[in-house]
Amino acid sequence: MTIPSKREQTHQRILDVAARALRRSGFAGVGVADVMKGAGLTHGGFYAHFDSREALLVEALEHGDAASTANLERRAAALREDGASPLAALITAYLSEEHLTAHESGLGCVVGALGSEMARQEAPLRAVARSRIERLVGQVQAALEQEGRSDTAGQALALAGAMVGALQIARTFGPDPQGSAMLAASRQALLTQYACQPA
Amino acid sequence: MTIPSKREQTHQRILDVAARALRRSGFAGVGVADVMKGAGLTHGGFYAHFDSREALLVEALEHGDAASTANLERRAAALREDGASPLAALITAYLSEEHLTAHESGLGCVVGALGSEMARQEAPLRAVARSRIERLVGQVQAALEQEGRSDTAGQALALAGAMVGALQIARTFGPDPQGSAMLAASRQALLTQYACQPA
DNA sequence: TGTACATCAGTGAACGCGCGTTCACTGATGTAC
DNA sequence: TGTACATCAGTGAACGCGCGTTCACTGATGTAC
Repeated sequence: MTIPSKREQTHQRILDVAARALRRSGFAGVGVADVMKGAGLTHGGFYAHFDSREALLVEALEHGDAASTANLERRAAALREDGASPLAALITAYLSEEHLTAHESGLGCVVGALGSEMARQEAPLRAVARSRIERLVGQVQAALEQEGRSDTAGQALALAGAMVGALQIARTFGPDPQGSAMLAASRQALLTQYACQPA
Repeated sequence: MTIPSKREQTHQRILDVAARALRRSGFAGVGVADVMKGAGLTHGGFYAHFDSREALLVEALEHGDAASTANLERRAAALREDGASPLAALITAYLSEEHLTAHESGLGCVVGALGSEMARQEAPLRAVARSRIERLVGQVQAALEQEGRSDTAGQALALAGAMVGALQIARTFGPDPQGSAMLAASRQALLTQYACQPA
């Protein structure tokens, strides 16, 4: 692990800010000047780090996905330690109260935060979006297989979609009390449906 | 049914254009000048019809939802005539090839098209968004009840979310061939899960 | 160790452009007498 | 029926503003001798 140069540290700081803005405010909500200001810099230096705003979005999407995946896995691991099955832990972690409000702080799953906007992006950005979706579906599929299921590909896709849709719907209703209740209802329904014991 | 005045006809024409732009390009993709041009008018006259761009978005969201709901119901009715159960018809219609590509022409479900953007809107727009989600969930719940199910509220919410998420994911992969295959896989998984015979 | 110079990361003013919004005006439609 | 006037829907130029992008410059860091 080499020591990152000052330039690399700055680059990462810009990405952190952009990845959060992206998940909080969507693609249109990421402004070059705002992001640079958030990283403690002036906007002029931006193009020493990225070819264009579009290039920033590509990197920020990958960066944000890595960060939120780590978050989700951390929560799921904690639930497994409390005795939840891998699948129940994943569903419970994804449809948790914390994840419901995570979009306000710019944390949380990129697919949940940007799902309906992804189809509208230019080719390079959509390519990254596709890989991020595949990663999420893969995570769900792994959990299904650990449950000893067969024919998991279609199920994983459907369940990943269900989690994403449920999160978006609950977020539209805000945290209290309607959104929370809807999130809990969706979570319960999915847990029952996929025959896991609730965590 | 009274004859609409010229002004009312123009108003509806603007709404038609705006509702399609909204579903094709998202909230940020609806521009006052573009919409007016699409309706065969110049942008100056816009404020004789709407107080602001925001007010247009509110009306366009309702207008688009009414239009796409009618479309969906038409497709579902056709499937029911071919022998599908109400629930199978709804799932099959929502996750149809036509709906997959409907966002390009600006037709299709507003929740699928705007799901991840809804939580970011201002209060008046979110209020409409919530009512549009409730309508979709209600439609799913009605189909579940016609299937003779009990405890349908949570199931309806989860299934509505699953349909929305599946559509968004498939759209990110485009129509051919990946998106189509993913849509079919999700559809099959949901039909199996909810114990309907495929239509 | 000290000096001279090159490299580098970041600054801040300026640009062109498109957006939402305003407003004085026009031409057509409808009404009063 | 015809004329005078008010109302109405839409026009098009102009505005202020924020955006992405460019660029000449600055101050700090590192290297050569």
